[in-house]
Amino acid sequence: MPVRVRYAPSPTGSPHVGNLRTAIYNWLFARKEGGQFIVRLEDTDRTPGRYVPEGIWDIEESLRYLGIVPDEWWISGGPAAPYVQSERLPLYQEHAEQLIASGHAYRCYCTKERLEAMRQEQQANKQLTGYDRHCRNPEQREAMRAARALELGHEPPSVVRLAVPEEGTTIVHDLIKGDIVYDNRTQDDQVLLKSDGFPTYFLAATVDDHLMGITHIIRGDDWLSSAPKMVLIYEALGWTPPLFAHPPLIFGPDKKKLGKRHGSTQFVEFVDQGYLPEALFNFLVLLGWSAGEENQEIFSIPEMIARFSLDGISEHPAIFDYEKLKWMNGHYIRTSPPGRIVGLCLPYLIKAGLISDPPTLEQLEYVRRILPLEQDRMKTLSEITELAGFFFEDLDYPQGYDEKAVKKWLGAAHLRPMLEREIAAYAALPEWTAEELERVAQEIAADLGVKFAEVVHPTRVVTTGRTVGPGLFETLEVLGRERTIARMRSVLARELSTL
RNA sequence: GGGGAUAUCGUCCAGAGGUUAGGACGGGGGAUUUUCAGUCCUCAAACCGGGGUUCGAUUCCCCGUAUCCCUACCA
Repeated sequence: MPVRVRYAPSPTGSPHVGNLRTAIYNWLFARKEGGQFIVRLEDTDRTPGRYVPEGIWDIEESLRYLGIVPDEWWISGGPAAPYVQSERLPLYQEHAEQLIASGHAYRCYCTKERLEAMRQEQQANKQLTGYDRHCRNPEQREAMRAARALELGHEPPSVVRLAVPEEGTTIVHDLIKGDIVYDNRTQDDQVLLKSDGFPTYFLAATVDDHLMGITHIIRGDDWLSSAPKMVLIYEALGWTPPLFAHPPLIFGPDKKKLGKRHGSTQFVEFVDQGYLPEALFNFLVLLGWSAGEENQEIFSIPEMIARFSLDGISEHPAIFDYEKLKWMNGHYIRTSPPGRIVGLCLPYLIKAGLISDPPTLEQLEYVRRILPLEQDRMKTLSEITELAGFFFEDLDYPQGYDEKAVKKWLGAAHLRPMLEREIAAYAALPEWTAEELERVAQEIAADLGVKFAEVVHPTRVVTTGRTVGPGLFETLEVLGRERTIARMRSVLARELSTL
């Protein structure tokens, strides 16, 4: 039987990195096994605020960014269409009826108030919380229905609940955690169909997974507890349950489920910050999975597909390590062709107002020349504005100069003669190349009787406004004669007036 | 309260019934040098506790502890 797996996000917001990791695991498994990867939208929660249409777009964008193309989903359609649960309502209702008919489910007329009161009392008495199965008894149910009908003057709303067997056990076969045995007495009579006619997760996912021919359910560990309920529904419907795999959750640095308070958790935020798809993909896969004995960490997608297996997934939660992600992103930036990084950096430069939108050919050429100098230094694409800003900004001493840098290097006694010589020599330099610039600087250092570093450092501050950056002479070569000399003059002019 | 899962460096992962317990990120030191980054070399850093099983357990079993997840007409 061919493997069919699914990623089933809910549009309750923008997808979380943990969800995308699950999607990646599903996709890798499908590719590895030569099966199909299906994406299904679980939009059965109509509670105000929990249905976020823009979330759907983010789901599509995130998958696209990672290079994951589903074999079947609402965009492509497919043999099991529709792939959106709100368009499959009759299917769930039909199966709910079937479960009622076979005695595996029953209607419940209990009010929210009664349920709430019941829960309060259970908690107060430190009893086990859960539905007391009032309506499971036909007489009690009919009495409840009649009373409610009288009160409302019409047929009362009801939900459909699963009639969990009163004894026995349910086994969940999990490929990561092994077989897990649940005592049916610990299982609640879960609501399957809500009073608004929409199914709950348990019913919808079960019906869809079966109808869509899903063979392996790979989803976050927070779903583990619901697995026995799904197995019970499968059995009640006379179906064979699929295999499960529950990768552990991703935690924040405080070892709590990764959430808002931990900073960026939504996938699109990482995209905005300038993380490359391959870095995100590689990092997320490694967060909870390893290829075993080989100590490789950087994998291409084909390599990951070739090595992937569910039993390589670890059994305990992983803390999201932002530092390691940054390192990995830096690695992928460094090993990318410069031209690619140029293209990816443009939006950030435009947004920062450093170049026009659209950029001129001249600006493009300038960026193309700057990039090789900064590529090794970038951890995220968004850092380009910080790193290379001085190439674009108008530096006019002391405007745009880092105060500490000025204090550290522009107080030297030889500053003025040095600048005068540099301006003279550079203005007359026939070839504006890093080699020539350096040669001249060496000569000036010798001439002034100072160490080469005592020329380099002040010159860097004068021309870039800062103490750190790429090699000085490469920087000046790209910066150009005009900007270089203008910046030197601005310092010289100001320095003269202050002295 | 109930149910479930998990437990190796600070973090992410390896590992084997007997190992100097390995790699990566991060951290320390060094080299390169013109700062930063990068690169290279190098150092420090861990088997939750208690019982078993065994000649020998960090590894297998049990208990404890801790942590997390679930315990909705949310997914």
